[in-house]
Amino acid sequence: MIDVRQVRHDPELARRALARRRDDGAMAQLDRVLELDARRLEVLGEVERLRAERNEASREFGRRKQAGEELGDLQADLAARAARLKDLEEDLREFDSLLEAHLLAIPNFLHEDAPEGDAAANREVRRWGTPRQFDFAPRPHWEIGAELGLFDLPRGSRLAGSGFPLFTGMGARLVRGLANFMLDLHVREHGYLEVQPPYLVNATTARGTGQLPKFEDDLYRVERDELYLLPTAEVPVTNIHAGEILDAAVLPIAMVAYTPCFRREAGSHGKDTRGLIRVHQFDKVELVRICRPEESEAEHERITRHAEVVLERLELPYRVVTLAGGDTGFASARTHDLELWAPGIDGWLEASSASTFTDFQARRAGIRFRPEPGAKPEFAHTLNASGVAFPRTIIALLENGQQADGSVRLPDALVPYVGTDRLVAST
RNA sequence: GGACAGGUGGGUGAGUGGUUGAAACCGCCGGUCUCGAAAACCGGUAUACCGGCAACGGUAUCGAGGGUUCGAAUCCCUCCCUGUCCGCCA
Repeated sequence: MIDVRQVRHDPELARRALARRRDDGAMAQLDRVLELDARRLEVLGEVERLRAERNEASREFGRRKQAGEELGDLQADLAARAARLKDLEEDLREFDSLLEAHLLAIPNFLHEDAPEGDAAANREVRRWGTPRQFDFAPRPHWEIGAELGLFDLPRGSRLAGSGFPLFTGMGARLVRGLANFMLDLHVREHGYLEVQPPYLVNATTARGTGQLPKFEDDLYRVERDELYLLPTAEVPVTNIHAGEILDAAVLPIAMVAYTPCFRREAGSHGKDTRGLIRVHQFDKVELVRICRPEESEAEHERITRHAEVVLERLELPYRVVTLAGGDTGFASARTHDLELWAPGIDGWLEASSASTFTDFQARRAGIRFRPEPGAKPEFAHTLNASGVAFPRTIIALLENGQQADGSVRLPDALVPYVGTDRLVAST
């Protein structure tokens, strides 16, 4: 959530920050916020004045009654004032909820470093690894997976619908191995605390990280219990410290979680849906960091690197892309995507998004820290990065590791986790 | 799912309609004492919003949201959560 006082204080700054998102709707919301805020403040002033009067009069009432003095028409007079106050308080509540609703719908201010423009303006900042030269035509992962019995997409569809993959045999073993490999790396070498969060979250939690109220259509919802399936572990993990005032000494907090993710992918039907490219359920290891504001710039670089190391250990060529304003997610101030090279489909695939949210999520979720003992609490900054998402990593592993004989060579780092250096057809 | 008991400040925990934003203790910060520390003693110590350069003033907050009342931590309603027992169950 953006800071309404900052908007009030410098509307032009807010306008400029939002303009870079190429989001006309957000701009209109901002104007509405300014208007609502001004009117709310008027009503608030009046309500507080009336309440002060009432409190004073009620104290007098109590004093007189205790002293056995004459009350006269004081009670009737106060009752009339109370009715007037009640009306105004209702107005105030209305303004409060309207203002909040609009504020919740406004995206985060962009980092000045995010390129101007839409997705076409995304900026590649570095590349790692060299795409392999093939002496045969590399095949797409869905052919390799089906042939080696790693996954069975038709039967997965039968169980739940298209986009719900069924991994089988060594494919299932590969998923398990990837989970352990990534968790071990982040816990042992990068210093993260391993957590295993709930896979369903309530509306408050989903609002804390920015999925609600604007993106409800992207979530699977369990209506009966008013819960949502998590679209990413970012949601429960970032909210672990919601509503808390943290001791500065515990910062930065670094947590890693391995969870399934559920996404309705509303509006993206028919786009990049072959094989495992875009699915409704997938596994992911997620990194979350909570830090002091002055650290978030360095933390963003750090968390991005932590995700990159995963890809490097897996010997997968990738590039880092800083998203342009028009392509940056709602809650993010700046996002670095890690894109894997997939020779079978001849394209780059986003396997990780590393974002800094500045205080946007911290405001929504109420994540604060006390800079010094006795000092006023401040909002923390939050960051997260996939470290990394499984399906596209599996795509890259299969397509980059495929051999002329149809088998797939696995990177050394994975051998102890999967128990083999080569995936072959199980006859 | 049923029954009962509860949810108060960083922690423990008083408080059942009128200077209670809230006793007391612990913790924390500052001071006295000490070569230094501990102990003891003294003082301070919630959060948010509004107004103000500030000092400060006002308002709200005792799980959440409504209601009753001149006035609610205290009474009523709904919801959430925790504990105990029963039921069911991996």
